[in-house]
Amino acid sequence: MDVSSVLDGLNDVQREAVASPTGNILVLAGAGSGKTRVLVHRIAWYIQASQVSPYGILAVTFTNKAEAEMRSRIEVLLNRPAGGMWVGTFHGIAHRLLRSHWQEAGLPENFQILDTDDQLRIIKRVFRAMELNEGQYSPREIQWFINSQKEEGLRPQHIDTHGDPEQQLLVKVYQSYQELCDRQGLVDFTELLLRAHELFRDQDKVLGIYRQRFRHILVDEFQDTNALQYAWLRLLTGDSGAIFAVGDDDQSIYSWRGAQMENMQHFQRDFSGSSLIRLEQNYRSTANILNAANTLIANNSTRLGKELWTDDDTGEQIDLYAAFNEHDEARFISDRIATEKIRGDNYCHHAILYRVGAQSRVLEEQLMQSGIPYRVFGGMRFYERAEIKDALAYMRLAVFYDDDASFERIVNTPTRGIGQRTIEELRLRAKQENISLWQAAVGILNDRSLSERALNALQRFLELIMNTGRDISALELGEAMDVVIKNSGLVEHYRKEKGEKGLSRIENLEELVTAASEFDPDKEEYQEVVPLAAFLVHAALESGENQAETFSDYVSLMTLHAAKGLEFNHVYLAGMEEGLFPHQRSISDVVQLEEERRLCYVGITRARVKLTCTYTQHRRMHGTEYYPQPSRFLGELPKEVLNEVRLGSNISNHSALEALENATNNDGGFNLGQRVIHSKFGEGVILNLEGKGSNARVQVNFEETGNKWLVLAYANLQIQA
DNA sequence: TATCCGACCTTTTTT
DNA sequence: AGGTCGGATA
Repeated sequence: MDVSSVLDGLNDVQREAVASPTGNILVLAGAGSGKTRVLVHRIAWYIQASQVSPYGILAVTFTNKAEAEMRSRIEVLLNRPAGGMWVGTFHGIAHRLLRSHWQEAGLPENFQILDTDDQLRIIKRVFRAMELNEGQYSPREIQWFINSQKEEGLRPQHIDTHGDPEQQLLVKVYQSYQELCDRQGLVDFTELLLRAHELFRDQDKVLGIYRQRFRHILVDEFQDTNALQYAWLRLLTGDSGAIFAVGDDDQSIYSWRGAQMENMQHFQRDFSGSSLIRLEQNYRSTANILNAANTLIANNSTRLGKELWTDDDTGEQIDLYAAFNEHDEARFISDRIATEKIRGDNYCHHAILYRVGAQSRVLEEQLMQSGIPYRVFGGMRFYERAEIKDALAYMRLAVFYDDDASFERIVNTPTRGIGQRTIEELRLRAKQENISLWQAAVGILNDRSLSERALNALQRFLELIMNTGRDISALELGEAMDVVIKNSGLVEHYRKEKGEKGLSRIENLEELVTAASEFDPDKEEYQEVVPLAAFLVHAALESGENQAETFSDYVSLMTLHAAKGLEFNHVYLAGMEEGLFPHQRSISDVVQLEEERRLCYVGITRARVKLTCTYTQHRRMHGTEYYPQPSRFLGELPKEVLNEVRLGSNISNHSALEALENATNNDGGFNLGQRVIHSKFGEGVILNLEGKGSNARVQVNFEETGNKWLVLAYANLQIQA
């Protein structure tokens, strides 16, 4: 077979990675170095040069988007569908395993997937039912606790509370939550991974099957793996398999959700005979941009080490603009985009990136005013929207009366006179008799054990659901969805909602009907018998990001996190300010600060030809005034690549470059994030530093009295130990 | 039972 | 500033 085409167009290092003998290989792939390319070519190499059957290949990604891209690129390269090969997200593959081996995994055959929102609802319910009022944890914190324990592979009985009552409380809620999920066959996202891991760990036979089958495992974005995913891969690979992992420790920005970039280091220790290959040639950015990125990231201490280089030109300098305030910042960026558009560079080549979602509003307002089309990425996803979840809950309940989660969700949406009292009654009865809420409702209707009014309302609800179930029993998915929505009364309900919001909800419901009719349940990863069940899994596992791809020309707005993996000719990094980026909450911790720096590295390396950084001298946020210092990350960029832009219209004589100088030599021994004590205001945290010498001022967030600006020379602040 | 008002909080996001 | 949540009120 002709294998040369698989290696065509690759550079030497890429070729080395693609054509390495089968074994454990870690590819340290810098931004824009062709990582997906290498991954895809490696698969083609296996199949075409090494005669590996696609059946023996497993390729794992994190997102549905990455999965789709990998699959389509493989098909283009091989010029045929990748039949028999498994390509999927960690969660998708875990789900597939659990569907096949539900018995060995200790699950009911028809287990349901809980999304984050469903999970939180259940935790709230469990938490309240336990009547543990003393706890100072919010349901959200408990959710976080449960998920992080699961990510560490820990069940309630494994957790050592050290006798700490707070910990014991958390473990107790975890336990009750898990018992409820087990009873009702509910599996949250992390549980998918945990069960899949336990399946491999405890069921030798099952593990044997997959070890035998998947001798060639490929993993994308390896730096984002958490402990569970790593352990699962380790089990699957064993000594017989070979793993080809691609990642970039410098782009690890998800530690806060369990990702462990140390897994990159552990790889070399845990996977025998592993080799490390560095992809450092960048095909995306100008030398100036790479220079900036390299210099910045060199400030981090925990790195495997890597330096990007390019054959490309030096390119333009990096522009730096010190805006007067956030409106000025938005105006500056939007003017720049308008100018570039006139020069012929379309809107779609521009992206405005920011640290927090709240920054988008001002930018949007300005773009709108300037008549520049834009699209904000991120935020609420299609299948996460309340109206969509409501409609799906109607659908689910109409088919599975005993689905308590759906029952609770829609029993009084739209409001139909079934209030807290009645629902409490149902829960009580369901619990006492160990039956579903639906059955409890039937029981109560028989006993007439509630007010006539409540009974009537309940009766009508049950009839509504039963009628809907009957109406749709013979229909196709799309038609069924349509009928469900019509019967539910959701459209009228949302029509009443004032303004734009209700309207878009109704549009979304229409879109859901379309999605249902276009849904193809025959894709091989859906092994369900019923198309409806397959559709519900689809709704739970795929957030629905890739719907409605418009082909118009627009500017992209998104957070730095959301920008990972993308590239644009022009990138604007807005809000390069201490306290915002690096974020306040990361400023006092070296480890977190290094992650912020990696985030900045990600941002810089998104730019192909031009990078523009902006910050403001004055920003209104959360209803308070801030006078931030320019981000330390700006100060870490090489001076020779920076070009300060000063506009005539900007009355202030503030110089960004001078401000950077000043920011780096803050005297007085005070730092951002430091805890201080004031004789009158008490304890607080430093939010902002400004000025030098006798003019030096600090903004302190006092626990008692809130934010205050103080002149250092008079404040007599003590640094708290 | 439904609705309204005020207290509270506020990073990043995928599955 | 803007959204969410829970308690008080109609």
